[in-house]
Amino acid sequence: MTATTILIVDDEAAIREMIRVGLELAGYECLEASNAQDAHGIIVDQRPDLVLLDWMMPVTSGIELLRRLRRDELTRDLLVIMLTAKDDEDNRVQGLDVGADDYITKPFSSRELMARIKAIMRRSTTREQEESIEVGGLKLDPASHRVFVDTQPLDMGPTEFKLLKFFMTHQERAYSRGQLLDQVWGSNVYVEERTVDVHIRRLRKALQTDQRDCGLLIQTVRGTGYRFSTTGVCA
Amino acid sequence: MTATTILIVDDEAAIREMIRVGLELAGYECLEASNAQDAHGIIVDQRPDLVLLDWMMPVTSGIELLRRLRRDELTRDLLVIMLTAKDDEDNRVQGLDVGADDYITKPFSSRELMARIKAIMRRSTTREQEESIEVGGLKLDPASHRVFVDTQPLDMGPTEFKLLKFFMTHQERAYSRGQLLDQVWGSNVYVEERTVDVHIRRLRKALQTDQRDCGLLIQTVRGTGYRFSTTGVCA
DNA sequence: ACATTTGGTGACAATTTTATGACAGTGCCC
DNA sequence: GGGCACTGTCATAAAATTGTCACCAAATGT
Repeated sequence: MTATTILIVDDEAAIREMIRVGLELAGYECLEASNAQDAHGIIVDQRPDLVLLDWMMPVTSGIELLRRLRRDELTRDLLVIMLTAKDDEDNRVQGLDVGADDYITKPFSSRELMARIKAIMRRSTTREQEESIEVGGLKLDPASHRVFVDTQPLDMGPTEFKLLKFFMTHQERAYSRGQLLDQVWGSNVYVEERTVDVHIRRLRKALQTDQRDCGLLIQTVRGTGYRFSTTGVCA
Repeated sequence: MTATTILIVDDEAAIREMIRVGLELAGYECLEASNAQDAHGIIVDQRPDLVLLDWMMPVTSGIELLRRLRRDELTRDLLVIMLTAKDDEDNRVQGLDVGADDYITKPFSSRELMARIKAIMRRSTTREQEESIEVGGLKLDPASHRVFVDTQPLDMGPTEFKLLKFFMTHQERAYSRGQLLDQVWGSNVYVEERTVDVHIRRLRKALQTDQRDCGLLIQTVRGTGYRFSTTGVCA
């Protein structure tokens, strides 16, 4: 496995330096950018595994960049930890809303930073899965961010896609709504568990074609949650 | 399912109040304490599911209490989220070291608090990982939450599943209806003992396939209860 | 053999848990 | 600004599960 690459985006060189030293000591590969423009270029170009993104930056703010990243198919799944000024609560909330995976309040200890990075990385095991997965006539291609049923392309929202991707990379196993929220939505969001039901429904619906109903692959495990399985339940 | 109970420990009544209102609106059961002494008593006595612990408190500080909790076998696994003043970085780090599960920086939004609580609770209930058990053509897989007879999946209700799981992990031994209620239903519910009979019946029925009748594995021990056994019924 | 106990079953109504359709808020694109 | 695509929440409908009963059958005891 190749080393994890982390992009540090902060307009203060001193801070970048400090972080970089710590991370490299911990065995991470580091990239740096001092503004959102450069950062975006590096992200597209080098495809880091994680981005530490400062909130307050001249020209284009961190939140702007994050929004942009989340909009783009290619960078939608990129892990982002944002760095906020210590009392900037509003931004923090806003950041999580926009889709940061976590945030750290400045100033922070390297120990704390390490803990958060590890936690984030641990959570997203789906990260390396870049080959397309095919199961029972259903094909998901992470690269093009598309799903097919027998060569016929399907249409679904971002959340449904992530949900399906998670299921296809974790087949034959029951997950509670809470676990799905953790894995698909991220553990820092506060949404009702019932919301999962709704997205499951949307996903099931999206998986239906005239030919075949791949929605059946998503099974309800009563009292527990859901499961993606190619094995039908007995008649 | 009984409501989640949260203990709020803060020396400022106003803050406690504010938090309590929010949590109760969200459906949590709340307890309050204004100092570490009281808090400890309540924890031991009422056994809350989670503690929101303010760091700065007169007499005994939050960290002191946390340390004490972590030392004691009974409270070692208690979930603790600490509340820190916004620029109190040292305490934060120290707190995570001592074993807080998470921290929130004051001031925080109720939304953020909710997110953290939910995330923590989810994480904690997720730590079960078990091997699948196989006995005489009957296989129970906790991960996928399914049961097979010779690769053919079976269908049964949650209670039947739990009952079967208990039997398969406690084979060759007779259990009274009372013991089964304790183990499978939980020791603090009151249901008729005869209810066990009905679920045994449902389970036996669910274990029947065209090929084989695994219901026979569940034997009646007259005057005592039931037993799961692979050996044929003795004379 | 008869009276009594204990377990097996099918039926139910109450409860819980899911599925679904509708809606309102947000951000994006034209 | 208006139209669109997505999201998270609700309220409500639809299903599945549950605890009890009443009643039958089998086993036990005398």
